[in-house]
Amino acid sequence: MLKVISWNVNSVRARVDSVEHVLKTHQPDFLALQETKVTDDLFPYDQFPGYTCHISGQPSYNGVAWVCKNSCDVICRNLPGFEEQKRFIAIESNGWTLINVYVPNGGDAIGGDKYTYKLGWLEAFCDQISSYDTSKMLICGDFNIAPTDQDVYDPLKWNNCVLVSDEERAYWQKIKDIGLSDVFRTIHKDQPGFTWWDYRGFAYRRKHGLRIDHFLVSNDMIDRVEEITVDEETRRLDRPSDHAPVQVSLKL
DNA sequence: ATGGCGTCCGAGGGACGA
Repeated sequence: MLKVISWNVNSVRARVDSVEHVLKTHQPDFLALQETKVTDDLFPYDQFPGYTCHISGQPSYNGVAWVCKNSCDVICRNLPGFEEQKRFIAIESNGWTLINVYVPNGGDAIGGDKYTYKLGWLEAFCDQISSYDTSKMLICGDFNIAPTDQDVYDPLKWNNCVLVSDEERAYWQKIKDIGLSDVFRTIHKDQPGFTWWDYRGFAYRRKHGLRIDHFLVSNDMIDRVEEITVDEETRRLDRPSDHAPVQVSLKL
């Protein structure tokens, strides 16, 4: 069994206790963190006994990490052409290519500079993924894309907003067209599966969420998935991240 | 219509997130 968790922690240093709790509770083989918001030298390596951390970090913003129980090799710590923002780290283990991403948010306006940056990043991401062997691949992370209106608590309110635009959703499709399946939506046809709730306005309590944190696996590997769940308990802890961890179990 | 909350950096409040 291979157990992988993906979690946008919104600062790994502010969430050390919660990360420990997640590791103890679920005992994953691999934990993918996004928005670690810390340089590599200040990463709390020593706080997660039994796990080795592979980092791609920067000051204040972004940052991704693989926290690994098993040994693995780091393949790539940057998306080519977008090295200034640390949003991509790929490793290999047991014949699997495991990719952890933090897709740019895209700002608050369709057509704005941050939105354009996001689309460019997604284009480069598709090229990078296509350059690997995609037959035994798992990609997880914060994609900042809600693939369909089912993944949005109030689609009318979110109409024409960043995270749900046609262009972003077209990139989601383009990623899947490389030969990957949306794990959550394949297993759970009806659940919303929200993974993010705004800190503001009691959004979690009111179930005002989005499904933007995803797992993709190679089409030929989808039958190996035992389960995928959103760990809302961790979202209910004191001082939570605004994202919940998502966990997948699959047969090796 | 706007801000609403949380984190970082660094010493006050702006940048950023989604």
